[in-house]
Amino acid sequence: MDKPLDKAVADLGRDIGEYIRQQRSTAKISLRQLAKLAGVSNPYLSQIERGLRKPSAEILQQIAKGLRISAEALYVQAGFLEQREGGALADAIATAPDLTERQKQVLLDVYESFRRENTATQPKPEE
Amino acid sequence: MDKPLDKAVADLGRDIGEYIRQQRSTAKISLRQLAKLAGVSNPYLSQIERGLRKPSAEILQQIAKGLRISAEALYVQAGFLEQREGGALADAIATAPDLTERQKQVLLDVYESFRRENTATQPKPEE
DNA sequence: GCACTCCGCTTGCAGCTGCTAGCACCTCGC
DNA sequence: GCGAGGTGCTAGCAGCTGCAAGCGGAGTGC
Repeated sequence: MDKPLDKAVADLGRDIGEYIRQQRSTAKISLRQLAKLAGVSNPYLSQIERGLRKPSAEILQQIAKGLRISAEALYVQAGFLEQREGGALADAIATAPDLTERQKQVLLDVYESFRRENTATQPKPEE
Repeated sequence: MDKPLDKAVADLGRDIGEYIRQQRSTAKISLRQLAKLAGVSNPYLSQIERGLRKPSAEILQQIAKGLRISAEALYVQAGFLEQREGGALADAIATAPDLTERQKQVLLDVYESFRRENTATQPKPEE
């Protein structure tokens, strides 16, 4: 079942908007508060959250700052960056050139426990 | 000697434009050829290279595809992405799909403290 | 009741992005 | 000479981005 391109694009907009709304809800701040923290207008933030507008990378950067999350996370949702595959982080830790073996093991253990925590608490990880 | 903000912004535009022109020169293709490969108009690409316009992340993605380089490299030049200190591992953490934002931050902090520790124990880490 | 503060949203619009049509210039082959 | 193909750029403009002004609604205190 092929979606028309327009619909797919609108859905993409909703994806980043939904994600921002989610993160804002998690942070327990109002739309106006986030808009202020991020330095964007609150009507525009509202439109972004509802998928009516498609913000630039700069606006996403500002919103990420307001949410205290990485801009990368928002770029991924917006389709500007590709999401790494699940196994990639474990591999990256294992091959990190600037860590000792002990440190690598610690990071891997922390990562595994986080993933276990996410699988146990809710089947759909918060992302 | 403080530059006016307008000048600084114009320089930023020139940075990404210069970089694109450089990469195109390295690839030995004309402006029109790159524009065609990238799927953007050649006048617009010309304007971008000369720092007259500031392309969106999507256009940068297309140009990267045409140049056969990573979009990330262009985002960094454009100021959308920071070149993270940790490189690949930090990137992998930031974009990991199975972690919450809070968990990502924890891992990044742990990783950062490990790197600091390694820098302190040996002045020239193998990197 | 009123005024105030907060909430999220609508509307109109200035300025920007990215495009098309077309220009001037160059080289090559006839 | 000409035409064809290539080069990079100018100019005008449709549509989009992000904003300011303002709306209706909710809650609080007088």
